[in-house]
Amino acid sequence: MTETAAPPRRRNAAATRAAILASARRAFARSGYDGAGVREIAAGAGVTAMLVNRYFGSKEKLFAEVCADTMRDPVILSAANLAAPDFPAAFAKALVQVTAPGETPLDGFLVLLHSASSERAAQIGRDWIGQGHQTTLERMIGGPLSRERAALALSLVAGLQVMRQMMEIEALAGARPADLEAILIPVIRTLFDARAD
Amino acid sequence: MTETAAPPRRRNAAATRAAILASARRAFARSGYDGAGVREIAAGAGVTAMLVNRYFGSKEKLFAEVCADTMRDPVILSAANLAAPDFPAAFAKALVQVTAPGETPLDGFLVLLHSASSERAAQIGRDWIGQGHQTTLERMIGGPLSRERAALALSLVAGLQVMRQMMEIEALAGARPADLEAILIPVIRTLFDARAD
DNA sequence: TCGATAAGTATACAAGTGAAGACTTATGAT
DNA sequence: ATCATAAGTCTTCACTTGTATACTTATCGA
Repeated sequence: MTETAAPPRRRNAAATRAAILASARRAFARSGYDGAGVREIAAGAGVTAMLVNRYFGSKEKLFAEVCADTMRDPVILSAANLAAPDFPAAFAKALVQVTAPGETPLDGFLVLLHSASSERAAQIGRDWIGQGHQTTLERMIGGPLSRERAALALSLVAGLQVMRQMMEIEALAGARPADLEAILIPVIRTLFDARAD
Repeated sequence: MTETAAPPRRRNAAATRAAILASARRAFARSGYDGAGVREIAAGAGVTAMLVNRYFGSKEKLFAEVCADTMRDPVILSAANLAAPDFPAAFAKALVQVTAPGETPLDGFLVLLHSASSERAAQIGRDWIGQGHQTTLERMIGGPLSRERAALALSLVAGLQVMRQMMEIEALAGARPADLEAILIPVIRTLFDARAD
């Protein structure tokens, strides 16, 4: 649980750096920027607090790196999903998967949501969403109000992550994925459908 | 800016208590549980930090009271909306209104979302959602998977609040309410519709 | 084999946190 | 008018936070 109890802990800069980054990612996703302490992050990587600053300069720089790292892979808008014949259905399925509760390989959203109190995190989130997902999704949807539709879809991602992973609402955290998909597929289809009702 | 410079600040327990509660609500909604300091809250009410503890026992108890206070009125599931002939449309409109960005009279969700790092806040949120909104909404929807549908609707509320008020995503924060309603009404209708596709 | 160098640790500090006890002063019933 | 009581403040404490300096020790090329 506390990192592989490697024999006598070999010295290895790259590995240690990666371990700190991974621990920080976990800690930030769990407790947010303010909530996660440098000592806690360090302990999660099996090192001393000072090493964190030696490698990353400061907690804020570490956070920025975690954000950049976490958001490199879009997950929901992966190539496979973008190429899917039935895009809304693929989006809905990815949505259910990505927001699955527990120790899942979580999206960068969680880090942002938990840290959004601090203006720094909010700014990073805005940039990432605006330049990345928002634009791609908007292009996939097309038609009138595609900008708003894309943003609303991302809102749904955020909302599900909040309810399933942060608050762990039983009705969603414990729901059968198939049920959620069954509900969400027509919903997403409606959301992406540009025809006025 | 620093509170109405009332003459010589009359002594009034009830008023002071209310002022602290209001200031705390603002501070928690802005910075979250950990982010808001007792001194900051006290300053916002024009009193000393100690008075906060004298009136509420501790920061945690104050937070609990703010939560209870903020969530007394359901806003989205108000009586007017529950009685509306076209419930999905009413829900969608209320959704757009409640999540409007800026200094709006915000729902308790914001407080929770910003504070969700701390387990205490998450627990309060779970209880409030589970015992309040979730049940009411579930009953309004009815049919199969109404439980999941209700939770998904609340997820949408949370997501919109996150994107419009916390992250202030331009595509949503700056969107025309009418446009959002136009998109959301059919979406909510689909979400509440129990017919299998 | 042997140090130069990088990897990692220990100790400490300044700032900020929530909270406690002792203090002062306005208020209002007598 | 007076004084018990509640309203409010001052000072302080114990603790945690992020960070800096100085120290120890493993590693690896010569």
